[in-house]
Amino acid sequence: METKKVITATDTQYSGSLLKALNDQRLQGLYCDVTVIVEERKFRAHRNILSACSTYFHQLFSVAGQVVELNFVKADVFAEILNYIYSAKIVRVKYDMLEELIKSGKLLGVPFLADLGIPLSQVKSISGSSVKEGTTDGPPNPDQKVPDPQNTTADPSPSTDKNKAATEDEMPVITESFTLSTDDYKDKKESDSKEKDAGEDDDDVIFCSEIVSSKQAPTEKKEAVQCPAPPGNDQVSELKKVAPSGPAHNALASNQQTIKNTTSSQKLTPPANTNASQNQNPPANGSISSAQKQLTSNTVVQNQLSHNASSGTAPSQQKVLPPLVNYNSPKIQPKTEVIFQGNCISNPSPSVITLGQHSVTQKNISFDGVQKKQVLTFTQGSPSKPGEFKIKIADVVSGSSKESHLDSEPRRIIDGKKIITLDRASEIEGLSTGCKVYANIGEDTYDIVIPIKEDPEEEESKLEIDGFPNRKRMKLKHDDHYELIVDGRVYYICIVCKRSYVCLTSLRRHFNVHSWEKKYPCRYCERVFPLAEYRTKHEIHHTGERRYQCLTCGNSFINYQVMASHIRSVHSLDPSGDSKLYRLNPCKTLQIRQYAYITDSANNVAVINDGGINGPVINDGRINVPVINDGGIVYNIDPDKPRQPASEENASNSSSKPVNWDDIFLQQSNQNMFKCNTSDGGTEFEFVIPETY
DNA sequence: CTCTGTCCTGCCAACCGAC
DNA sequence: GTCGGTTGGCAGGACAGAG
Repeated sequence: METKKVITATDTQYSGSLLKALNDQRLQGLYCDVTVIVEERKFRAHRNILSACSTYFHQLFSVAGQVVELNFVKADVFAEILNYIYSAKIVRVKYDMLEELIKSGKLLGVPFLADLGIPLSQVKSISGSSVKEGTTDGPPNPDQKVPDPQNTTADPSPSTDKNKAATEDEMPVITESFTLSTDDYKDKKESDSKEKDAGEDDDDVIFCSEIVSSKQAPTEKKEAVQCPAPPGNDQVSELKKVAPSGPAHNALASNQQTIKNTTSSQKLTPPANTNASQNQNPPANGSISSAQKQLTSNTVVQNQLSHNASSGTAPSQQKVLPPLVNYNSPKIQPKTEVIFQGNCISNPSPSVITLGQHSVTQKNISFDGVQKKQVLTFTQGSPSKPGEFKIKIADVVSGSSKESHLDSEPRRIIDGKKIITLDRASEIEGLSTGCKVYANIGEDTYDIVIPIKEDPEEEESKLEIDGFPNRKRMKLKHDDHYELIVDGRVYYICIVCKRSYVCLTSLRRHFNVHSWEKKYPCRYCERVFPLAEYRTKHEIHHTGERRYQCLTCGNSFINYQVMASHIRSVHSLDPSGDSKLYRLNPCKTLQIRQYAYITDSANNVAVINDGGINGPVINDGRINVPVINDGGIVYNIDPDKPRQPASEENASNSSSKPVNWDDIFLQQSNQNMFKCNTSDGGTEFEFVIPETY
């Protein structure tokens, strides 16, 4: 009988070369399927590698999309961690970084890094030399075992035993959300030559912050749902008390009880500021972030929401600020605005991930006036109350990850749209900016319509050609919002600040506040406004023109508010009543668009205007279109005069007779209403008190 | 509390480009 | 000329800060 020879060969170089190849791919951006954002730096990596080396990532990627943001790790530290993960080496790490490295290693569940403390101290006693391979005099950690670097290197899989020690005290948790902007990333990207940056606009984004340690805030820890714990971690049992639905739900549950600072637009923080705010609460200093401070029980959450809703507290006002303004000035107020946890404005086609796990029924969905600046929220079932908001869409990530979460759900593709029906609100784990959510198609059933892109990359590259990445947000349909349909009514949700709008045009106009795609500079000073109307109103303060005239006493006022206040206080009348108590005169001092609105029977107003700085084109010498207002005044419009842009008209007319202060106020001081004067070929106005007055 | 300034958002007319 | 999308002015409510 012939003996078969069995050969066993071990490629001792394999693991090293494999790791090197993976690292090369990472550095080249090849096959990277995740982007980790740390302090605005973007680190491209491979999910498999990270999840194999880090219990934290292992857990996180069960729910996260293509982009995750860590705010409990410093960028340079994370760079080293990443280098270690891909090389099994820590090379030339600065001494002062070591503590952070160890701490971050604990948080991320990287055993080797977490356990660096002990061997380093031991080594130090011998040589005190290089940091490499654990040479440091960092603080010894008696809780940590001496790691076996060989094992750690050879087997990057998370060691639950070691992680237990490493993560027992502190583990990151997906809690806070921050706004990201790819545009700002871009700036950072240019300065970041070390890490490959691939412009991940389509990435999913999940925002992560550190959990409150038991030592720091025992109360918070007790009530807060803990972070996604590594397999085998002791915390799992605790987690399961709240989120028994597996690892994904651990993260979901952790978010469930997280309360955000719902500070209206201030909730939206440009990346630089976001970063700053995050860094202001590093784990090392033991401070508790705003999010952490708000880690309380659901009861508290609900109470707060209810309170805010009932008190009708409006969001903080977003001041008109020039570009580069610090949005992050903390102007924190409680508000009824709904809590969409997490933002993603970075991608042209981001989706939403719902980290909150909520049992929502359509009965709980209610909408009050959008004027209250209330946004919609999914919350756990609670009785409907006026002003209380129910729908909570928790986080925003891209559609790709979303799809993975929804694979098991029935779907149908119609006309380039994918429709997914979910049985529970808790399953709404992804929404893209183009999504339509039909919140109440049935009891506990939700339809999500997701537009399918033909070639997002091509689309994006095309949009970036012009070198104005800001523009793409406005160019792409739905990129600035998603839609929520409740009872057949469509609400447009700003993807950035989550305000809801009934009118899409209102949202578009509002969105410029975030994007600053257009800027409206004052022609009299240096101020810049995100809305044309704001600028106009501001400029009127420069000119001092008083267009609002009280019909009772003839006094003129600079704006509606002053005028209305006057009518209420002086005349004890309601200016918003059925009978018009004031008139709005055409603007003479600014090149603003004017309505040629012909009289309105309810208004007592006959403002006839051709636009432009010279105001209405009314020619009483050439009567062509007589218009009579309720006040009995007859105005005439010259239809032969071609309508032209205000600027042109202004250029021709203002040169002959520029408007000056006397022109403006001499007439008004006489408390006149308009009448026409076409002497010297120009158009001039006087105020004429209506006969009825 | 009042006044003033500012913000917000639904509404709608004017504008503008495509066809 | 029509149509659809965009722009921006207006109304009126609301809030914040000063006095």
